[in-house]
Amino acid sequence: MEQGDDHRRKMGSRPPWCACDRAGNTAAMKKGPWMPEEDLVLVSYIHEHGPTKWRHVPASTGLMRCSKSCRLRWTNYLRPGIRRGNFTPREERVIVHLHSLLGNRWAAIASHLPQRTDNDIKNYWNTHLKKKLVVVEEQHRAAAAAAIVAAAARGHVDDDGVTTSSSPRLLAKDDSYGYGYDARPAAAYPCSMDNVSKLVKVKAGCMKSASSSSPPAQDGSSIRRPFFSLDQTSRSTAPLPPISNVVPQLAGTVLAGQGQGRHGGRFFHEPPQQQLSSIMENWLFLPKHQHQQQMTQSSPTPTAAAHCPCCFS
DNA sequence: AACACAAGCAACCGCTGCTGG
DNA sequence: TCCAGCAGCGGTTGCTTGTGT
Repeated sequence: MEQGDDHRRKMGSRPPWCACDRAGNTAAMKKGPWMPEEDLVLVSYIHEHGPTKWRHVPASTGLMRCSKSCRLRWTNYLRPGIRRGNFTPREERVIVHLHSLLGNRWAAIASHLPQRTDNDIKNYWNTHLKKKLVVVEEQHRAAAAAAIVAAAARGHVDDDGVTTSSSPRLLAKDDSYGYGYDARPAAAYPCSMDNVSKLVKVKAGCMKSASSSSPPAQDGSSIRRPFFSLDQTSRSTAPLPPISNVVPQLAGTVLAGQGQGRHGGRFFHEPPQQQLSSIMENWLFLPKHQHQQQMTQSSPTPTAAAHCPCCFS
C-alpha cells in the first residue's frame, strides 16, 4: 500500500468544520503527505491567483485536498523565502528571547523570523530549545544559589534573596543592537527550496515529453525557462515575488534571501540601537498598522520613531 | 543484520477571532 | 447586533529517519 494511503487511513475522517465537507465530497478528499505533483498544481494556482481564497483552491485546481490543507502546505512548505534546515545560534537566541516575551505565540514569533514558519519554530522549540533551556535554567539556578551563598557570606542579600550582583543571563548578550540577542540582519543565503526542486523534476519530466527537441539549459537541467509566466501583476493581495524566487533553478539562478512571504521581512530592516523598550514591546505586540498609527498619533519624537524597527525604515 | 527506541518533523485537528451580509 | 463563513493559530498526532544494542 502506498504510504499516503496508510497515513490517510490512520488519520480518521474529515472533520465537520471543513468547507470541503459541506461541498459533499468528504470521501474524495485526500490526506497525508503531499506528492510533488500536488505541490506543482498548488504553486501554479497560487502564482496565478495569489495566496487567498483558499476555499476555492480545491475546486479550481482539482486537488483532492481540503482548503486548510492547501493553505498549510503553502505557508509551511511551498511559500517563497522559507529557510529550512538548522537554526543558527542567532535564530535560537531570537526565539528564546521572543518566547520569553510572547509565550507560545508561534505566529508572533515567526513574524520576527520571516524565513521561518510558525510550525518550524514550534517544532524546533519543542524538540530542541525546551531541552536546552532546562539545562541552562538548572545552571542558572545553581549559579544563582552559589551567588546568594557568596553574597550572604559578604552580607549583600536583600529580603527576597536577590543579590545585588549580576546573575548569569539566560540569554546571550553578544548583541550589538541591544535586543538581548544579535539582531543583525542575517547574511544572505541561497534560497534553497529543496521541496520545490521536486516540482522541477516533475515538471522536467512533463516538459521532456512535451518538447523533446528543446536544447538543455545552461545549468544542465532539461528546463529552459520558467513554466509559470507570472509576474508581480498577479491578483494576490500580498505581492508575490517573481517565480524565480520560488523556483530559482528554473530561472537558472540562485537567489540570495529575497523571499518576502506573509511576514514581509520587516524585522530584518535595520535594527535600532537601544535597549528593548516600551517602543519595542509596543512593536512586538501590536499589529504593524496599529503600531504605526500609534507612533504617528501619540508619539513620539523623531528619535523614538527612528529607533522603531518598522517606522524608521 | 535485525530490532527497539528516540528524535524530528509534516500534517492534521479543533478552537478562536475576524469579516461581511 | 447577530450570524455564518472563513482564515489563522496553537496543540497534537503519527510517520520517517537516525542511533544504539
